[in-house]
Amino acid sequence: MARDWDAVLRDHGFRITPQRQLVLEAVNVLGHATPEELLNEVQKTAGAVNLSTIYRTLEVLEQVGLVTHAHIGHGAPTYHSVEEEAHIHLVCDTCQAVQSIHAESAELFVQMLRDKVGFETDVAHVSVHGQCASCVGRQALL
Amino acid sequence: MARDWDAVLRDHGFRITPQRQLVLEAVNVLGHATPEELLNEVQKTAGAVNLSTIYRTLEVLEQVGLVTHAHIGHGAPTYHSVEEEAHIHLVCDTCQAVQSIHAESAELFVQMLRDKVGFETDVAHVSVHGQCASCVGRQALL
DNA sequence: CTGACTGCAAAAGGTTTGCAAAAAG
DNA sequence: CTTTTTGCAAACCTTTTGCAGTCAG
Repeated sequence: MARDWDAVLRDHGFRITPQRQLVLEAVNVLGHATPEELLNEVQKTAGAVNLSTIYRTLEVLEQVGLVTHAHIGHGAPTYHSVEEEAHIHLVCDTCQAVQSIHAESAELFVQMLRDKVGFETDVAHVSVHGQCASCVGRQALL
Repeated sequence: MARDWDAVLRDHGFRITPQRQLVLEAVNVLGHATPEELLNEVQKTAGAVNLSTIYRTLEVLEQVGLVTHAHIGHGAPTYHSVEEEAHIHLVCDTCQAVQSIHAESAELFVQMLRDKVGFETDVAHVSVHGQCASCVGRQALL
């Protein structure tokens, strides 16, 4: 799995550095993570790595297609491995819980956007806000 | 249309203030607007209004259901009138353009989320990231 | 009058940038 | 050896908060 990430970078004219390797590993390990969380993870191994390096590295990794990010809440974005199965985030605006559903569930929707307006959806990057089942239930009682 | 917004506020135990009226009007006039843009609009009439008041006011207006917000790009959220027709934002991650589609287009998708996981989608608050038709076309040439 | 609301200034995230030193190829 | 990349510190932008004065009810 962690095969040719270095080739991908090199092919795009980027250099291979320990920082880039560590950030990529951290993204893979954490699954969903903010830049700050990635920093913490990376610093377990290399304490001297700086937050700005995390940001610059994520930008590069995303550019070459090794990671993606999504905006989940109001705060920091979260980064995902592209090796992970594509998924869509359902964000509960009441309790802030985030649940993921398989990207295929949105197959029809994505197809509709393509047919109707020629829009190519980045499934991993879709945030659906609303209320989760438990909050809907809780509210029904009032 | 600008009927009983004051009654709505009062019913929720909030007071009626010029600032609240102005912010609500600004949201209705601008359609899509960030807090900063709303401040500018409001200050055309009342120059002394403060940005923090905009934020606090939007929080109140949203709480009572007079406005909604969505996260469009990486930056500031944009606020919408609830009188506006519900729509979904398609955000192009390449050229940053934002296009809106009618909420009904997502009817099936919303229904699927309700059936499958009991999630009640806030349609106005959904951001779909990806590439718009023109950027897809442009990229195909390379 | 009394509590809610506002303006102001300061603090608190989160992200970006300039620059000199360090490292990759 | 040349160019990219990094660490550090400072700047930046957006949003939040504490507080004292003001205003709505």
